[in-house]
Amino acid sequence: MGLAKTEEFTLKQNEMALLGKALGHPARIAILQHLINKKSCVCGDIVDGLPLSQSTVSQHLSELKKVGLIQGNISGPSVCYCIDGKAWERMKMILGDFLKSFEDPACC
Amino acid sequence: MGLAKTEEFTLKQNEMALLGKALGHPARIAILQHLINKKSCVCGDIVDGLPLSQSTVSQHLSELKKVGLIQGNISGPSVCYCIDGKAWERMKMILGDFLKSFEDPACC
DNA sequence: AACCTTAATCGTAATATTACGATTAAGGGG
DNA sequence: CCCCTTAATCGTAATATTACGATTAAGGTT
Repeated sequence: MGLAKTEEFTLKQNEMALLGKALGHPARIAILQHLINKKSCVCGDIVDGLPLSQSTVSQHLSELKKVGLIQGNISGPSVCYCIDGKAWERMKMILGDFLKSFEDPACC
Repeated sequence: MGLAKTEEFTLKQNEMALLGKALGHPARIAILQHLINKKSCVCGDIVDGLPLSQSTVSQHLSELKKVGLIQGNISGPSVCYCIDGKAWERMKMILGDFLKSFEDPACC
């Protein structure tokens, strides 16, 4: 049906999945990397650095905003985006713990 | 258009995005968690542990297989799935490095 | 006020994802 | 050999995602 059965899973599983989904497109990875190395965080510069149209980049930005990973501060006519440190720390913890939770025991 | 412009991004960005996408559904998170805690790794047990039909679970398993995170060993009439340790280590490194690459400087 | 820049939103189209039931294929048991 | 179990695949439907051009809205500038 194309509608994920989120209500059947735990809050944590859904949170992890939302974070994974947010990282699930190269453009969003590129945007986050750009903000991390922040040569600048003005929306226009992000658009210039990507091979996508302004509207498409805006959509990716709003997806990242939706999961809280970034926030935008209006600055005159333009908008300055930056990573939300608290949300990043939470993601780091949640995904980091998950990544660390597997120790190779070779089951079969 | 619904077709991600992957060729415009770096290999690493695409690899990260594919990993993110693989983690981008609660059912796949649940499957991986189950394999990690492996009370067992037989496909049927995974299906039993999820609120989804056999065919849907099979699709999620094949997505995880597609990115190499799991592998299936046929065992009689059933299939025993397990996490691919090497692929997991790579994911841990790639995503881990990315998660560590941000240090909160509060840009704006 | 008229205008320019900037970025969000709208409208639309193509493709992908999610889900399920039904069917198929393959192995084991009688 | 025929059946049963198991899991992959097929067929299909609903919804989501990705992308772009066009439009809108908001802030500055002249």
